[in-house]
Amino acid sequence: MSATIKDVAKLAGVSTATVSHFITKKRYVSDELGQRIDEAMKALGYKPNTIARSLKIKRSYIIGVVVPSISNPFFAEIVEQIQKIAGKYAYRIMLYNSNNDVAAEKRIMDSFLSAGVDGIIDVAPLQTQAQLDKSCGVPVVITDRPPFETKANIGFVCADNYKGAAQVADFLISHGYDRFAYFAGPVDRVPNARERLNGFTGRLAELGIEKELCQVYCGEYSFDSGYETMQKLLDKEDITQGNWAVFAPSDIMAWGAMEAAKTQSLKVPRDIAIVGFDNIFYSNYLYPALTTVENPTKELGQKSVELVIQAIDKHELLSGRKVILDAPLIERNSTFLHSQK
Amino acid sequence: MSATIKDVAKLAGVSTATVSHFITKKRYVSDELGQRIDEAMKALGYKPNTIARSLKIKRSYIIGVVVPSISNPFFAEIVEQIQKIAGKYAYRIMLYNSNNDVAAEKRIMDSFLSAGVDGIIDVAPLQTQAQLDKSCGVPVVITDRPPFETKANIGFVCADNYKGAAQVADFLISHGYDRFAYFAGPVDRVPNARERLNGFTGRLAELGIEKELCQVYCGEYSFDSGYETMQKLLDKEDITQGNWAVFAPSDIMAWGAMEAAKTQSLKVPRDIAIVGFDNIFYSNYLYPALTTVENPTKELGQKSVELVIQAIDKHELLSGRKVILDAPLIERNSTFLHSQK
DNA sequence: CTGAAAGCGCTAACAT
DNA sequence: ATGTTAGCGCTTTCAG
Repeated sequence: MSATIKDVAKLAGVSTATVSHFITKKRYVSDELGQRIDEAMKALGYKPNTIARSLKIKRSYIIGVVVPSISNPFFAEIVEQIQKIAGKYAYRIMLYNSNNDVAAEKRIMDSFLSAGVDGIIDVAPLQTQAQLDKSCGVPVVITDRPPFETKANIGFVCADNYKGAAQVADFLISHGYDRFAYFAGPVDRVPNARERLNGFTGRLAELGIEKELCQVYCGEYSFDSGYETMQKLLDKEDITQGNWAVFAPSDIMAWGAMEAAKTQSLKVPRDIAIVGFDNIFYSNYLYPALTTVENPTKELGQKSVELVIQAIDKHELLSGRKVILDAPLIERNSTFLHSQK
Repeated sequence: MSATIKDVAKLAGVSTATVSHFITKKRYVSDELGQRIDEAMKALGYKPNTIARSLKIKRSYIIGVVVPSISNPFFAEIVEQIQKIAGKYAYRIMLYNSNNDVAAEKRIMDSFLSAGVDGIIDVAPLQTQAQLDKSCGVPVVITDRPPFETKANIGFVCADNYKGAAQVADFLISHGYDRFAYFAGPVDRVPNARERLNGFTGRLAELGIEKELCQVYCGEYSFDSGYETMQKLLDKEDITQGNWAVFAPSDIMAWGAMEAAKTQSLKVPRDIAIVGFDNIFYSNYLYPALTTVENPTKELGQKSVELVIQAIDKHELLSGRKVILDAPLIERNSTFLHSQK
């Protein structure tokens, strides 16, 4: 059994109040007593019991973080940043994978509340707006999902997915592409996926491209889904007719698509162009390097923690605060100017 | 302020003991009272306060997990598995990145102890044996690092790094390679790095290969380090003389090495072969697909949690328990038979 | 400047 | 079968 504040107090010959105040620096303690307390703590190897402290002050200094899948580098990058910044503010994080399971996501939220977290960061949540909207007592920040109006204590941090996707349409058109496939994410469940879909097809329409020229396939934001969807496309379409470009709005999915194309001896971008979304670290080192849209993980993570912590520390309500970040296009080698063909 | 067990008891017209027992199912509660308690809980939106519970029972059901870097897919895969299995046993995890900083790693351990975790999984720790060896009150499992003898409550889960690396020597020799570069990890700080180095160079020696034929470079287990080290090698050596193979004992590092080779218009494996270590998911999709050694993340994660939880739940001492996993070679396209040249 | 003591929300003897 | 209550380790008001 490890030493408690009582043991320290006794050994130092002072009251527990004094020890507590000495540790938290909340009131002056004379040098002499401080000295004795210090020695006593060292002698006993005393470690303050955060649980007892939390119970008393009703603050755990823990932020709950849910992500769909930590093994997806996009989320891993966000989590890494959250952890880093949270540490600077002396907060810890409790991490959960929802595995893209809505029920799991809800259980996790409850578990967080029970665990007494001071705030929650929900990355790319699958829950419906109504589910998210009911306030849960602690501030929550929703990351990487388009904001909605709410009176609840919820903030949003997100890149501009609509614009991000729309600019891809501009880019592809101006580079001479005239046949398109859009590998939609889970449009039914993930609002971001809709946003991107609308951005891309909407802009295409504005540019006067007929609907039939852009095939839309629904899948998941995963390597495997990208792989399979590309196979479907190639089964169905004769890629040699026209200048084809595939927009797979997740780098990991685009990577899968690229691999599928390779197995059919297709060259990217010679035979077919591929564009991703997220700009994860590795996209720059694929073969060919992936043209993509930056989804700024560092800022996403940083803003998210800052928002929750601000809400926690200053008792500010987040109610609908939004941070919308830029999502610029990153041009690399998986697309090129067709006029150079 | 959310409802407490007292509120529930009052509303249901029972004692707090009954509510507590009803929740934990530790003693029989009549159907009628159970019914009323259930209703009261729902009406109040009651969520048990885990912190208070932990304080009382001296168990948090939290496992602390430290990894060098969560954005490294190898560690992400391990963490994902740890989280998954821990969940099955109703344990939560508290995650920390040490960023390859020994001081941070030690702070984190202390922080875990203060936070009252029931056990710790330390993945690829940088601390010295002596630092790790002093028991800290809770069971700790050290993952992905060779075991050492200890009386402390420490268990080990690790792949056979020596053999894993040694078989690469066998493989390369039998495939006709005759010039080698070994991109060592941080040999000074990471025991695994030493293990692999010894495995590779040791076997080479056993096979009668002269020392001068294998260059050893020290670096880090990172993409950038692989990249830079390859540049150094190419600056120094004329790769066209002999059949060169590079062993970068971390896939991420091997990937970096591969990219550096490409920038010099070198073809892998035609001009130079590359072998990695870890077999992360993405290695199969590099160009060319990476020949590597399997470092079984799933098993590593799973065994680690199972070991800690066993120690926690059954009060068994781990003292030196070891789980050593196989590290088989995965042959892909970044190496080939030179006789076919 | 320091100490005594109440109480955070829960569990588990002990009592009935 | 259920209730009463002490106490987990800490913070903080109130008193001195």
